[in-house]
Amino acid sequence: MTLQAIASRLGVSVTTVSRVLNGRARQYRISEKTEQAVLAVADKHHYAPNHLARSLRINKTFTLGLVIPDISNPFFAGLARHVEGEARGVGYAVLLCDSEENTAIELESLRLLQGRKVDGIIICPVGRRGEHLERLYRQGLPLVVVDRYFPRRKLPYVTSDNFGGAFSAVTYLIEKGHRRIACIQGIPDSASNRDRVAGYQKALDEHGLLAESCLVGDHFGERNGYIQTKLLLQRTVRPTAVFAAGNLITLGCLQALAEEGLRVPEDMSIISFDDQPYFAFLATPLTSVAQRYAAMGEIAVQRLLNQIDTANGQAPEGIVLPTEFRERGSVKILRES
Amino acid sequence: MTLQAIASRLGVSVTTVSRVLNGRARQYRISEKTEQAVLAVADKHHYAPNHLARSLRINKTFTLGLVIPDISNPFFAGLARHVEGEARGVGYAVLLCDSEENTAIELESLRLLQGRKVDGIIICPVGRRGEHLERLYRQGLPLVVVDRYFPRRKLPYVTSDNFGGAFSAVTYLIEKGHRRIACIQGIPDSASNRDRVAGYQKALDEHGLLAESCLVGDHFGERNGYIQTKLLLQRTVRPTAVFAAGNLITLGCLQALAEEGLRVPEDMSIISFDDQPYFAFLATPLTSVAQRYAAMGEIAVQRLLNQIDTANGQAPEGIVLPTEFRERGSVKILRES
DNA sequence: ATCGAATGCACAATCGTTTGAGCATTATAA
DNA sequence: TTATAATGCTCAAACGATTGTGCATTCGAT
Repeated sequence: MTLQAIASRLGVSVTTVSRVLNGRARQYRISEKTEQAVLAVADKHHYAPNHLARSLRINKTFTLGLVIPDISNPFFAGLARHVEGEARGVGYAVLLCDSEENTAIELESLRLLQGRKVDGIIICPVGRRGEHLERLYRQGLPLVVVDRYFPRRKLPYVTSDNFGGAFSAVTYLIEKGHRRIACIQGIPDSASNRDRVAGYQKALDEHGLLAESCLVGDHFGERNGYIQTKLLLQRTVRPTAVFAAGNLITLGCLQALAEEGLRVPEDMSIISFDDQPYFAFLATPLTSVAQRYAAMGEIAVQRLLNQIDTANGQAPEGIVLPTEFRERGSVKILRES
Repeated sequence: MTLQAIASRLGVSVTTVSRVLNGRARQYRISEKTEQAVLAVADKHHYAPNHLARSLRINKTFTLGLVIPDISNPFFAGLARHVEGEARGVGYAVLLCDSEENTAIELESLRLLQGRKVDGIIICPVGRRGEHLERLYRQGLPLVVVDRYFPRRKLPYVTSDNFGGAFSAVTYLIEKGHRRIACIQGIPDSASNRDRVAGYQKALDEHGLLAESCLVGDHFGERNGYIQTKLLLQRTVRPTAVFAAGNLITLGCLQALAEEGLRVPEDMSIISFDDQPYFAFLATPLTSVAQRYAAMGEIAVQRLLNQIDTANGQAPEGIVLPTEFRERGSVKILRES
């Protein structure tokens, strides 16, 4: 069912039908009678406008692109949920791209989204270089970077207080008497990871423990957590605590500990950056640093829509959301300070 | 950058440019010289075809719709990941819609996807009635139903062996000596839930325990698991085991048990339908019925592409994937049989 | 020299909308 | 009666691609 079809069925012009269906009948002086006739035929045949044609003509697709590194990571899934929900609420659809933590796929995805003329893109980028994103942004493509940002790039972003969250977590460990605290990091090239690591190091430094720093790992996946924990356990001097920079790292770490027959927190303390609902029900309820998923997703969409609606008027500032420290039972108290 | 722009820069026609860029230069006898010139200009200016215009013309969008009830449920997130990956591999993009387990939103999403002229839809439907889906399918819209299907509808689907998985799980409980086995179900209207419940009842029946049947709950969310467990615990005669019909139900159940100070499996045994990576690391590693995410997603996409490419030639059969019983430690042995 | 084929490209319609401008016809005012 | 205004619509271009058909020109063969 097209405008054409309705028009010829009624003996009126396509223009008239279009105007009626866009609610501009009054404005263009279409008679009440014609209007009703059009509406009747339209919903009798369940007319639905061809969005492609419409988008082509008005140069707007009401579609957003969402590029994330791994939708099966609960963090990104949670984010995606709120992004989609918020977008749908204001009449936008979401094209989902999973970059698999792979720069090439990310680039490919961005091209795909551009080709499909999305009105804007929300992206959790992979890689150290935000050059391509800044170029897109400068070219006028509305863009919001989420979670992982680029400090030196002029790009709007929204992220958690990674530094602060990590800092308070590690400070907590130190206050509980831990000295040898390992950090299993995620992707070194990502800002969120760098900030978490910086928070870790700052906390150590403030207590004169920087020499004890033990930074390992290179990925946010479960596998990295597993391998690095295994390696840590082989050291002659084992750490007494692990600060895991992401929820999947934590999971892999737990797996390795379980395999080695070690208990949390008796044999090893853990704090996880990024909380998950199930953390409270693990063998040992995990102490963690929680992020604000909902706020993150909603703010990202809002900022994107702002750019879309106001033709890029605002400065590309960053927004940093507070984290919440959730004390549970995965940290052994060596010595109360 | 449009075909027009390239064409006028070179003084050739749009047709010629189009043909060159589609690799049909030879076929339409474009000279080597012209071809090279076009290619040079095109990639100097990073020409990317306007997908909207192209889709409108060729009546194909290379885009799939994916409708799921809750992307933050790890089951659906896992599914989404494989669907997206498989789709991307063959040049398709994915429009994501989260129906929030809400029929109205599902309908709205389907309309949105149709309006955007997706080439096909993969959907985990909500609701008891698949009428609207069958109508779409009959109208020629390529469609694959995943996880939740409609027994009487002529619709292609792919799902897990919900009955078999549930049956073996509950049989296992019975063999371990349990008699009062509660089942916290998900959405009663969904086929996957019905089959799980049927498997539960069949297992009870085979051991003459149908009278002991205790079926509660009405949603796949965490909240339902929590509430129903709380209610179960208030009964004068408590069940000794719970069969939870989904991973979030299990989570809510654990939360309630923890709050009541009950331990798994000493005070209550649990088996979860749908396994999650973290299940192995819970306070008590959870015995569960695992589903094949990857296979499910990939098969769904393959079947959809088949429909798209072969103009709906095949019968709308269902595919049922086997489940895997993972015995861990959440079932107390009351009496070995 | 002439005919047929091969070569190299352009025309114009089409997909389904939106939209500024314009054109009859009728009603109102002077 | 005549100019003016209001009413109710239509025309046609445009968005950016794809595609069947057609039209010169050149080439080779006879």
